[in-house]
Amino acid sequence: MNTTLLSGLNPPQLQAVTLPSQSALILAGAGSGKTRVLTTRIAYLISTGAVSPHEILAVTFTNKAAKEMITRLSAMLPINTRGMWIGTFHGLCNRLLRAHYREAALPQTFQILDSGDQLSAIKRVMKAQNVDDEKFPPREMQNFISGSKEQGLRAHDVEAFDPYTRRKVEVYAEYDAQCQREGVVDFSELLLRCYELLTRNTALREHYQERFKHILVDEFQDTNHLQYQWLKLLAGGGVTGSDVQRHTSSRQDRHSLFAVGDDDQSIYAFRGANVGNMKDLLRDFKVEAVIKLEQNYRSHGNILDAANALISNNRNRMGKNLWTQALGGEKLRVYEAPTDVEEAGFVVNEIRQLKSDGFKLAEIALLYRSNAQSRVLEHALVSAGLSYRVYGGLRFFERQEIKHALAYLRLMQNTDDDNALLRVINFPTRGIGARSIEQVQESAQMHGTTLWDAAARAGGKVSAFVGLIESLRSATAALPLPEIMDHVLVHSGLLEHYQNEKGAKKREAEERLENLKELVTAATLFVHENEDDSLTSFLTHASLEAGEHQAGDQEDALHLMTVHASKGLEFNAVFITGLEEGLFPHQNSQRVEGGLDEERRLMYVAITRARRRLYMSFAQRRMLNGQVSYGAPSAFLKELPEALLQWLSARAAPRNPFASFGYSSPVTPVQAPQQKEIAGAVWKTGQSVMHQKFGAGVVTGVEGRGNDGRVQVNFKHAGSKWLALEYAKLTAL
DNA sequence: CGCACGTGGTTTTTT
DNA sequence: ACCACGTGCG
Repeated sequence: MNTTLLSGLNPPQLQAVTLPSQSALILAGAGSGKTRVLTTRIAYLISTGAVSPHEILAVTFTNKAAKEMITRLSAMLPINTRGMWIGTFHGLCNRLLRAHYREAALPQTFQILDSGDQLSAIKRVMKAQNVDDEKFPPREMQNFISGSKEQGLRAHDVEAFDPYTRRKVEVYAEYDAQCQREGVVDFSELLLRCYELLTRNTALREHYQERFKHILVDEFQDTNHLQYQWLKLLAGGGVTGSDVQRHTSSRQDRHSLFAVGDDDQSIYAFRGANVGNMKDLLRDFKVEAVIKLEQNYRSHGNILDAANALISNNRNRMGKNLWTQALGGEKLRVYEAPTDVEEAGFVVNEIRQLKSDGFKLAEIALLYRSNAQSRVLEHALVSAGLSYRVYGGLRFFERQEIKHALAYLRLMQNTDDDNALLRVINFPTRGIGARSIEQVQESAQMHGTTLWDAAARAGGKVSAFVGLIESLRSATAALPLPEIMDHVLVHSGLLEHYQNEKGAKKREAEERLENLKELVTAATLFVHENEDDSLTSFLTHASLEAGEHQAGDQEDALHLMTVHASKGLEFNAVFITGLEEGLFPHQNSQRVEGGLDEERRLMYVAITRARRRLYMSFAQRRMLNGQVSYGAPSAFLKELPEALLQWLSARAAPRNPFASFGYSSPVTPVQAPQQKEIAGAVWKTGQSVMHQKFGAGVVTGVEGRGNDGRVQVNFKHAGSKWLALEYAKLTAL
């Protein structure tokens, strides 16, 4: 075998890579070479002849990670990675369902609903069922349905003891029926349908169990319940199943689940990720090999020490301590700004300095807790003439104009797709209004047909639309994908619609036209890169890979993104901004069990992105939701060892750990607090107060006086807050 | 039918 | 402050 494959691995990495066929859990800390271990493991298995490439199943969380793995693998081994099963849970399930669509009771060209499509589908069901969307917000319904599916529960499996839940279950059931009629599946359906297929169909299950001798999973801490069940099923159901005994000869090979993850970087519990899967894995698979990768190759010592100190405040960790051979390096720079705007100004100045120190802009990241925070930063960067890219946000295939174009294609291919029909029946506007559409829907309901059939029965403009779709279909039947795309854009009237846009919407329309052009380019690219260049395949690609807009990738630009989006990335210099109570940790995390711990892990992820230099900043007040809000410095700052920090702002670090640092000590009131005074009161610490929204609390800090001042109140239920006296309605108790 | 204005709600996000 | 959605008017 290729001996250079293993060179340069440290002992635990080597142990993980060369582990004999058995299940294992690799606890891989931030920057410990996780991806490298995973890919090298695959390369090792193949090059030793233990397995052939097609016997490997590798699961990642994002398409990007899957692509990265494939790229690295092709560089390591002279093999064709095309036939390999490397992908996301959803991508792999899709592949399996396409191969066995009949057994899965799906049409051959079934399409995939993204979250937006799913929401509109749910709204339609609710409307048809006369469900009050005040009592049952569609978004909540969506979470209920997706959540149930991710628990492996169909509508009839959900326990409903109250009328409220029963109603939701009814909608769930009808939603699934509607999807089935329309030949579409949502994201969680891909997984559940695949899981059920394998559970039900013994021959199929055994075929794949036999085939996938090695299953490898990345970011295992982010798996949800259903994903873990799916893995268990394919791995042979753990070691408890009786079928295991029947295959004693291949036993060694059958139960090799190689999971890599880091419980400290679990930041997606809010969307169903279950860290508990890590401990379950140890039990279910009788894992003997827990290998910890604790040597960090990324960050300087101080940065790592800070991260370790912070995360040590979390309970229920699997236990792991990152270390590095790198020296301490610089201290972590902390800055307190009066306002969010000045915080952004500080960031700009520092970036200028970094730039003249030889840092590339692309090596610098600006991180924040929530997307809304990027605005102020962007504004400052534009003024300073610094180029940047915002990551995340609206993705290419989720743009309105792209979804419209794709809806035409979907409808051409599957006329049962009511979602697609409703999206474009009157876009561009062709005189089919709400009333006409309602009539079509009623007709469909009455005759028990799809909207398409009902539309075909109708007359006038509606049936003209049916004719349009049919002519699009027949005209493009023999064309290659990019030409189909082009034809549809022209003859659907989409291009014309945007070309005719004038006035205020002109700019926006021009951008949309650009995107539509890019859609044709994307189709061309897709045809070149994929063996299966069918329309179905492209539409699937569009749903499953919403796709980053790739333009301007080579330009030297700053990276702006949420902390969530930064997971897995690294930068020479990192700014963590908006470190204020209520923002980071976020207010809403208080309401959730374990919420603060997840916020802390998020902070841990943020800190460990930095290689050499880390800035952390906060503002005394900032515009939030159109209002000025005051936040105390983040509690996380206090959890970092003082010795590792260098305060850049005028104000020094607190001497007293109990003081709310960064602020002056309470001002002595000039007059005694009065009963029942609303605004303009002078408060002193220790005073019990009542707030309309937050309830009862005690004043713990005062700054300024009269209407210009603000007070810190520790509320019994709502936690500690700074309140501007100008706005806050406080009453003395 | 289509547009203009008003209202409410705002953590994080991949597939 | 901003955006998405819904209602009411021309």
